[in-house]
Amino acid sequence: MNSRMKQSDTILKDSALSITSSRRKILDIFLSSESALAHQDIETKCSDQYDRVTIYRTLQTFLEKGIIHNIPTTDNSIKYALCSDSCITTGHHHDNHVHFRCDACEKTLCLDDVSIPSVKLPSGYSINEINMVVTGVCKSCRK
Amino acid sequence: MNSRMKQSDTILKDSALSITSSRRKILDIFLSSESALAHQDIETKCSDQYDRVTIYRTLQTFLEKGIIHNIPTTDNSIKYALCSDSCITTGHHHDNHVHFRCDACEKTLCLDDVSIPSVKLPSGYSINEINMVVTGVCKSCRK
DNA sequence: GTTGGTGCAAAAATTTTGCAGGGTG
DNA sequence: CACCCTGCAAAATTTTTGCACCAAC
Repeated sequence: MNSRMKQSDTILKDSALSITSSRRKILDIFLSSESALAHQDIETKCSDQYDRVTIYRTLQTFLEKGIIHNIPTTDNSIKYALCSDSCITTGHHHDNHVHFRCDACEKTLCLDDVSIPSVKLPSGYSINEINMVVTGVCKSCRK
Repeated sequence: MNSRMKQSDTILKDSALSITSSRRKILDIFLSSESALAHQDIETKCSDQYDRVTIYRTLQTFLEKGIIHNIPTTDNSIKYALCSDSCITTGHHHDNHVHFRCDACEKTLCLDDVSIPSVKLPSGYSINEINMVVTGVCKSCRK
């Protein structure tokens, strides 16, 4: 990969996606955001530059390619976040880190350094994926 | 509480809610379901006996009273499940059990016996609530 | 009888789908 | 130049809100 390439372009190339203006923009938004984003957030950050439908389709594409993952929420909003590098390259997606939702700033963060503790299920259950979402007050709001 | 009372009536009384036909019905549906239910599921099980709007409002009321809790999902459907007894009486809601979503039958179960392992967050974060959702194949589908 | 819950109607918001035109490789 | 992506239009679905009537206590 050409290291002078934009990071977003590299990611798109690696995922065998054609490089288009909207994909680049949306990817850049994720790259520069430290928190998970809802469809709505992306629309706002695009300053309505792109059609709502395009955003739906782009997020769908990114999900399928494993570029982003979605985070479970208890409200009905789906949040998306960039996958870590390892996650992108493996193709098959496994989030093994904890997600944190701050009740104060309402942001959802990926705590990449906090791995999900193992859990023992009753016999008969096979585990595919584990999600853990912690709510509380984040470091920034605590200050 | 009169022990000959319907269980649903007892729950409603304890939550200081007036007993109405729809509330009773919806509560009975939860009481007799072993898996978490989406709004849509409830509508179906009501055989369209009640207005869609009533179901929205009833679920909202139950949530506020702590009779049911909602379970995080990665799709946009919100799932609801009955709270355990302790949960109802305390008022303030804490789910400390794991939820399991089966990829085969697509049901979401409360694994009441599996408590969520503790997790250590970086300093500066305070924890309010923890949700853990495991996906895989459940006991019944495994057979 | 008063209060609060339900049903109906309608609006608002979200998500999906089809198709023609335009950009990417 | 062939194919895929985007934008626009429209439909379908989900959720919210207002109001008059009816049931619960």
